[in-house]
Amino acid sequence: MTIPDAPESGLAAAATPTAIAEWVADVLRDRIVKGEVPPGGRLVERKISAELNLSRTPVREALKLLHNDGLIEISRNKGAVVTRYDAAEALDLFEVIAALEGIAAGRVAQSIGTAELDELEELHGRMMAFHRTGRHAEYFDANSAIHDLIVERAGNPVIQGTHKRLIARARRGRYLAIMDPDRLAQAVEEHGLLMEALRARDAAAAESIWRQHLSHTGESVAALLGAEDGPAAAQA
Amino acid sequence: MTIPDAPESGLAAAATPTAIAEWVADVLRDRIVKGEVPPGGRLVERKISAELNLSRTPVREALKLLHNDGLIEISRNKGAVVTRYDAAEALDLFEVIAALEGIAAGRVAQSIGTAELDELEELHGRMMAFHRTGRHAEYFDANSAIHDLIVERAGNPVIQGTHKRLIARARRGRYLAIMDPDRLAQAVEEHGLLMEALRARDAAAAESIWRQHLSHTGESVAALLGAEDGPAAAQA
DNA sequence: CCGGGCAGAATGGCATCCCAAATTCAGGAA
DNA sequence: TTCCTGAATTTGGGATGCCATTCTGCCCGG
Repeated sequence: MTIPDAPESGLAAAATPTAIAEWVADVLRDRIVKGEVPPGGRLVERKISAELNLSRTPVREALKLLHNDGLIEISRNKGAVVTRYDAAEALDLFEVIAALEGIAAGRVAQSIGTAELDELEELHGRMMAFHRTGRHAEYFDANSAIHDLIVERAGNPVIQGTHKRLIARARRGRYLAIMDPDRLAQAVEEHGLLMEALRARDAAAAESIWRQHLSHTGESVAALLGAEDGPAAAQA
Repeated sequence: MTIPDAPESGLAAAATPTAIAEWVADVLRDRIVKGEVPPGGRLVERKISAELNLSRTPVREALKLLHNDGLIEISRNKGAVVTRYDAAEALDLFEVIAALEGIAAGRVAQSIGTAELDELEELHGRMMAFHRTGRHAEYFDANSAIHDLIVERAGNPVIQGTHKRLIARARRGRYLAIMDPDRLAQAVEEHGLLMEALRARDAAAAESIWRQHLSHTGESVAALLGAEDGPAAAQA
């Protein structure tokens, strides 16, 4: 099963106070996002601590972290259970994410300087290049980087924190986000529109465009989830 | 110092798995909100567990809860420290809260039935009555109830959960929310406008009105915080 | 009088043990 | 065969002890 890396290896252990718990949370989160632990699957404290050679304490803490990310439910005597992720959930999540990123885009348009705009232009250009050459993985990374940068540059820590939490949940559907060409083209166009709004410092337009962009993404993800949730809900 | 009520008293102890930790969190949250523990004040695990006659485990858990509510920062060897709450923080918080409640209001307007509308009308009427008779405490409660009901009725658990978390932080300034008469009148008017939009099932209007309403509230709170943050930051 | 360093205290993180509740499963009665 | 019962197992919550780190304050040298 190959544990990614021991928590004490390297020297990152002392970085944060609860570095170990966070490392455990990362490991488990990864398994959940990648579907190694399916929805409904159980995460038992004692099993995990044995596997990772740790005591239950940090594992327990990690499970709490995942719980408040909304990834698991913790029930007594049953272990933590991975929550479902279906079309309705995706729509609910992206409705909020759309609002958050929309605000962020508006704020960025309002206060952006030439340096920040250049940074975004550069990132946008790179993304477009990846798009044209069909490098989907790189396209996707650049895309995510743009979204994250906008949220960061909005300068509202509350938005950033909330966004991070929700994205962690929403990313669960990402591995199946092989969007259809139509949606991809639409997304690219929407990114272009945002850049225009940013260049024009048009906050209202930026907010509106970006919020719609995220709404569309949500609908797209929901459609994919709905499609494969319908026939077969259970899996190995 | 009078501990509100022992966690094992009554029988609510077995309600939730982590009932004790949540009770501890409530106690501490209350102290923070009421300012008994000022920003920068320290919350030491061992002190609290001694005071509450508990072991450190649930106290520790409670502190994590407060941490992800954004009320405290936890640092090694220094205890948990109450985070600051100033005008900028309030504006950041209410920017997001405004967006969330705005969406919620829009969704409610979209899908509201006569029964739900009646419930809101009744609550609104009661709030107006309290307003006219100058019963500020009851007015405030009814007001909060309306806000919560709208968020709940929007039917999006993500909105509800996110809102709850942020409100916990925003409420820190509430004890000083003795708003000036002008703002009060404006707030009342905005509530009236929302009811109109709901009656008309006008989602766009409801969203816009409610988002602005919350923005104004945020600005009002920020003004109060800014005013008293200036001269004297420290207190007993 | 002031600054550096050392010893003790303070403090959160981790490990470990015990407990209560719930789940599970075997065995027996109908 | 089916269903009920009860005992063993499973599992998370709580208590306690130890450890590493850091903070505090005192003492000594300059």
